[in-house]
Amino acid sequence: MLLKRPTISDVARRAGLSPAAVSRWLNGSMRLPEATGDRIRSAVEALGYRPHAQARRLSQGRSDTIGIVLPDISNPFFALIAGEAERVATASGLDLVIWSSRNLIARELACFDRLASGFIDGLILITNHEDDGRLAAAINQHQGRVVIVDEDVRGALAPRFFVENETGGYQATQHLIDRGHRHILHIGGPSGVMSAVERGKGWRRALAEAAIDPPASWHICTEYELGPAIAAAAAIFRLSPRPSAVFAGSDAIALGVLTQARAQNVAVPAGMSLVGFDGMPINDLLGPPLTSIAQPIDELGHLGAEQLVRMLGGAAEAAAPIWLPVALVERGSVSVPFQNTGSARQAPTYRASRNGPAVDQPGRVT
Amino acid sequence: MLLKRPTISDVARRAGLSPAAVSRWLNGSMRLPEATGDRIRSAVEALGYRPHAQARRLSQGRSDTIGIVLPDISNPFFALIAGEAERVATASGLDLVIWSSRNLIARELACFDRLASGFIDGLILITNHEDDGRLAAAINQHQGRVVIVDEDVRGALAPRFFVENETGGYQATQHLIDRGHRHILHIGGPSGVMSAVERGKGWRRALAEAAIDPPASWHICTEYELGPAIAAAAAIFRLSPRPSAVFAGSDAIALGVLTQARAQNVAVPAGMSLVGFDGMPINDLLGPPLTSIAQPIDELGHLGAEQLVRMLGGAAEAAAPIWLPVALVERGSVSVPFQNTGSARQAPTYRASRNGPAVDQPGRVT
DNA sequence: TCGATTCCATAAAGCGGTTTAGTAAAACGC
DNA sequence: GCGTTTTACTAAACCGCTTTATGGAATCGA
Repeated sequence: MLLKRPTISDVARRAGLSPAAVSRWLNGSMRLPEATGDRIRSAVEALGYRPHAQARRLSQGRSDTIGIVLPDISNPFFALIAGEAERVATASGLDLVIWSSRNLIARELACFDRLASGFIDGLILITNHEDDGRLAAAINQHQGRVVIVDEDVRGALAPRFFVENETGGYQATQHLIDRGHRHILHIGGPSGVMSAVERGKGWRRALAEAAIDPPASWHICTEYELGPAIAAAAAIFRLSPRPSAVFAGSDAIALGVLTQARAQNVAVPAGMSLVGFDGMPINDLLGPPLTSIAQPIDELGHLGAEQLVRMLGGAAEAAAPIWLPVALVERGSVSVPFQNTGSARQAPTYRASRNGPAVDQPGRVT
Repeated sequence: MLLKRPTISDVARRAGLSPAAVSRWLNGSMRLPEATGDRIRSAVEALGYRPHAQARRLSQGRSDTIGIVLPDISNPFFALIAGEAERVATASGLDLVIWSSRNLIARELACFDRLASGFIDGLILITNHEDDGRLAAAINQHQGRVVIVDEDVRGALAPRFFVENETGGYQATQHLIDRGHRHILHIGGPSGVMSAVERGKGWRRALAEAAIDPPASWHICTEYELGPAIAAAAAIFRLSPRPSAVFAGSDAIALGVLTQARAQNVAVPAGMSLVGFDGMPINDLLGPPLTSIAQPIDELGHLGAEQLVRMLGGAAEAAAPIWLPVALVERGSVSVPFQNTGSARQAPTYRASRNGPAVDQPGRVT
């Protein structure tokens, strides 16, 4: 095993040529007579020669590889983005490598090292926490090779792709208000991160328009991930009176609320309405199916990767951030308030959504 | 931008030394007087020098990086494995890079190229389709640097980590039989892959013990992924009589069945019982919560990565495959057969599982 | 004080390709 | 048949770092 792999010199020797000739012919930068080409071809074949990617990269000065860092690859939201980014990369002849940062800034910075060290040519950054300035500095040191997706890094100069967080927060809350809710709690992402702030603003704006002034206890900050969300959601059920509706800042947080609701014997939506944010495909199959603000998740990965590829090709950076639209997808986790009906509504049966088969039409987009 | 990055020679020049000295000192293979070391340190600092990863790899012949290929990173099952593998790699001072193969053998083989070309030192392989021999050949060409996880590759000589698929299939089916089911359909993975075959064997064995001889129409083969599963599951609802229970070969397939059940107005479990395979965390929050055979998903990633790290450290390969245990986790998708009760059972309310708060005790393991 | 160590370092040869500059020979033009 | 172009290739430098072999200076031991 680990027999020495053949080098281009071995091929050249066997074909009775110089390594340079072989290299140039293989890369299409030199034409050779049919017969000579055949000699190279059969030497390559016979030896099982494959060019050594590292060596080629070293001499060419690029790696034809881009990277993506994201908080947690086992979170389907990020995994979907990564999957789409990889599709784009492959289509452009690039490799994509994926790293999980676990939201640790050190692990994010390590990815910039890989950029600096030529391991990758460009980086798609998805961060999920407040920056202390180190991230922004790293990004700005690598202008033209970094794209930011989903979450902002203050002070960073790079193309950015976000969704309309504020609008989404507004829509979610408005939807609940429309159904008669007044006591609408918001449990969102970390207090310092842009998306959480914006979604919170939307929530607040909708409430304000309905002349509702939420006390501090109506706004809970947690992480976007399930684990912390479960813990944080417990607070909701200690409130008295309990809110009739909850707007969760992510679907993962909504799952945390759902988990606690079950633990506390509170039916959703009969005893409490719930709206999430993300529009994960699985929402349709939850119990109850989760009404949520749908983001164009694929699009985030697609546009981010595409932009990076363009930049590596020499294109100028886009100046302003791109804001992608969101849409409320109604499923089964919202009803009129418990108090207003005077009795618990019947639990859903899950025989079929009221919108017909979920196969073709999962949820209703409004 | 893209200012020429400083090389080790730049550092050496600035520190008044030779590149060799700087290299050796930085790598700890040479001691130098305090003062000289300081000169290097400050030169590195001043220039912002980072060693060029490609170059180092080329000259060292190793990359301190391992890779994992898996069918689809946006499938949470694989993402969980990858997440755990990365944890192990990091703890061992290695980098992990993740690739999605989309189940394309060409993309899997590309990863062996990266192995051959020194981009990575070792590879964790998760494949999901039948091999035509190319994969096995590639693996055997790289003995000592490949670990196989979750799914076998026939003829491959490498450490392998599987779960007890046959036992799981048996347990799932036995559970349904215990509840009074006789007409138990199995919709599993591709006909050629080991895990699907084994799970099917377990299903067949349990049926045989109950003196049930399933006709061909009771066994449907599809992919492990949601998309194909939804399409394949449609066939279940065209059967007459319709099976009273379904054992799905993966949770993703179970979701496909669930999706079709809703589309067809069939309540689960009232009108049809359902058992999955994987034990995904989300099962608890589905409607209905999905009873499933739980695999030690993390463990697969953990053991696989650990074994690879050991091998790269020079340890001998393990000879025999390791089979990890599985366990039935009861949730809410199984009831007695519709026909036997004479009436549809009441749909679950999701106020709380009958096993107490899901927060601490999700599902019941038997 | 002289040889042997020890300390501090360097030159140079890789690693496996790519690329630039150049050349010998054949073909061409006239 | 002589200059010019084209064809078919090669030598050698280079990408940035590591590593082996080596060597001069300082220190040590006797």
